[in-house]
Amino acid sequence: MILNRDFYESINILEISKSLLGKKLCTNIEGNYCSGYIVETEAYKAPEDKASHAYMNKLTPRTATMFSQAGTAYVYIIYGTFHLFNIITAPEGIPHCILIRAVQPIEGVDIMIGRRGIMSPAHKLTNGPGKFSIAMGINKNLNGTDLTIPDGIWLEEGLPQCKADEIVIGPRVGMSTAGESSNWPFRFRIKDNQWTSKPDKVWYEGF
DNA sequence: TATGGGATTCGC
DNA sequence: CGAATCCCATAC
Repeated sequence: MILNRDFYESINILEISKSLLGKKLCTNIEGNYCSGYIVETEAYKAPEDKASHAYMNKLTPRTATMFSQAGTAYVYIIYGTFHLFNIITAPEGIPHCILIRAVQPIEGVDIMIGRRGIMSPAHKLTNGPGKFSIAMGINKNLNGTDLTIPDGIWLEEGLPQCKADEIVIGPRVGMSTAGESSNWPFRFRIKDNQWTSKPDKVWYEGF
């Protein structure tokens, strides 16, 4: 079952970030189908979040996508090389977005290996936001597309909802210039999952 | 038009 | 730990 717009429209971005764990992310790029379970997310809660591109509702050509309706893909390029995939949430006009940081491959593994150009170790195939974008064929062409339509990129129901004690919460990665919001506990991972990205200081478990 | 930095990754 | 690599936002 594909996730419909209702799933993304909540104003409570932290709840959606947790609900996304275990959901199935699917891509069909030029006829190549891949899928994987989402195992790590980070919330970016503009306008008050200094770490967000849309801090203080800043509107530029790049951030315009963030003000779109819930269930829209926001893909941007970092370090000139890596395409990072985000999901727009909240009612249209509120620039909430959730960065997907890692997935656990399900289908199309051979395609992912081919795109990444590595065979082993297997968990390094998709354990980072730049890595799984390469593996699943995600690129800037998908920026602004509708995730509720099963073409290009979309989400399906996937695994049962993670229980609170199966989720690890901590500060976000790469916060060098975000001031106070650097320490916000906006990073969510499935506990003990081997496919999550690099470890970090853990603040809470079981909440 | 010119410049500086970045929600990363990989190799040394 | 440092380079790669280039888009984007900002300043001029």
